[in-house]
Amino acid sequence: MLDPQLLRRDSEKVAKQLLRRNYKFDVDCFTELEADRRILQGRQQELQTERNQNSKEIGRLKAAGADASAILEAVGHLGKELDKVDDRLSDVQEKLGRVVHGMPNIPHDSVPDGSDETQNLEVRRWGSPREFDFDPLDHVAIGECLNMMSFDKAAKISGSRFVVLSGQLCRLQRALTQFMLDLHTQEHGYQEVYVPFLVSSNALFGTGQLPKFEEDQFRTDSQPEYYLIPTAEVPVTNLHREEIIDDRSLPLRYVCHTPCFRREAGSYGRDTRGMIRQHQFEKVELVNIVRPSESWKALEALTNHAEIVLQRLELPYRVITLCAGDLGFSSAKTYDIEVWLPGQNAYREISSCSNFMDFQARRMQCRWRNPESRRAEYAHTLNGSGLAVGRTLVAIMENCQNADGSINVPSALRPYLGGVEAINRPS
RNA sequence: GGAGAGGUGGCCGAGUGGUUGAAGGCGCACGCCUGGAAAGUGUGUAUACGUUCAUAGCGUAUCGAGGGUUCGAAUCCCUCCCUCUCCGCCA
Repeated sequence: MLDPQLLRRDSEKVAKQLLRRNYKFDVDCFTELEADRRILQGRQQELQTERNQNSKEIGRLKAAGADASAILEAVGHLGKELDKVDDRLSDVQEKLGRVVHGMPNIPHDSVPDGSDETQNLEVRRWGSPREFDFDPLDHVAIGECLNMMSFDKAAKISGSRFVVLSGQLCRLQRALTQFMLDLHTQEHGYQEVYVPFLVSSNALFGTGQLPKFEEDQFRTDSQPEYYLIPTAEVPVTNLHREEIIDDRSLPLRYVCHTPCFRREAGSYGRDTRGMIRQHQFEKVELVNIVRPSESWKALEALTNHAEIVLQRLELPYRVITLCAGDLGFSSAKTYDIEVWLPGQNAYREISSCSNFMDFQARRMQCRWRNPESRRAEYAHTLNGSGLAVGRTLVAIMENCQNADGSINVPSALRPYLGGVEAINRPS
């Protein structure tokens, strides 16, 4: 959510900035609603003042044992008029809420122009794609040859966009998770947390998935209703909703492993083959809550923490800055990390690191006590995948494959697999 | 699932219809005291919106959420949510 003050004072400037991400902010409609709100609220307050004064007078008279019937009668008509004004005001406020809650974050000045993913900007590359002396397979072929990956079995149980893994491939995925958690907790100073996978709509509103992206979520029909988390970002960032955080405990840095559930509505034709785009996948997520003055530095550090996972696994990748048009709803700036996938002959997203500034914090009322101003101010929130475990598994399978269909285990991972150096088809 | 208790400011905790935005305490900030610190002591200490040059003053709203009764609700009534205790069940 954007600062309402900013929206009122600088609406034209905001509209211009939002246009960069293809969002049309209807300034006229907004200013009109704001004008209505102001008038109605003024009228409401007048009436309330009148009522309060009269009520106090009645109290005084009754306490003194005097007759208050005259004032009682005089104040009687106020109620109905107040009701009318209340109704009109809440109607206007609801409309304003819909506008404001549906507005995306403003792209940071350092975010390049561009309307879609083709105009994202490459920042740096690490490693170089391996030269194969055979035709590399994609992870689906490798997994099926190993007899450890089945989309047919998953389809029988659940339908499309699910996978069943077995044997050493499961262990590899588990090892990856463990490796990432250990790296971030032991070397990068993150605190591990375990959180609910079912959350309330409030939590999703806080991080910005609701109300706009309802159709991307899985929702239970229980009472109360829950949503399956699309990312650990939701429960972890909301850990501090409606709090005023002590300055001394900042910055907060959490790492959390969860499954993630996504409807993938609107991506029917995309990545239908393989594990790239599933309804359920594992992810290790990094979340920062920081002082506003530190969030840009924190974004660079967070991105670097995610990159180190790939470096340790010796997987080539590149980092790109999303252009304004490709930015997520809540984000002011996002770096995507893309890993090289020989099976697709392309770099594919494996992590997305964003600075949301105070956008999420305002939605969830997450503040910190600024010792300088002594006031409660909105904190800045950030998050990034560190990494998407399923896609990392895919990357290892495709990058570390051998001509005989086996997979070499990256040395950083071997301690987590009991020293196993390669995964072979069981005889 | 059954029975009971409760949700009040950064925290704890008073308050059952009328100057209560809310006593008291803790914490925090600033001052005094001190060689320095602790203790002591004084003052201050929510958020949003409106008005405004103003983070000054004033007004309005907010005591889990929503609705109702009333001239007036933290206080009474209804619905929902949440927390705790006991019993049952269960990994």
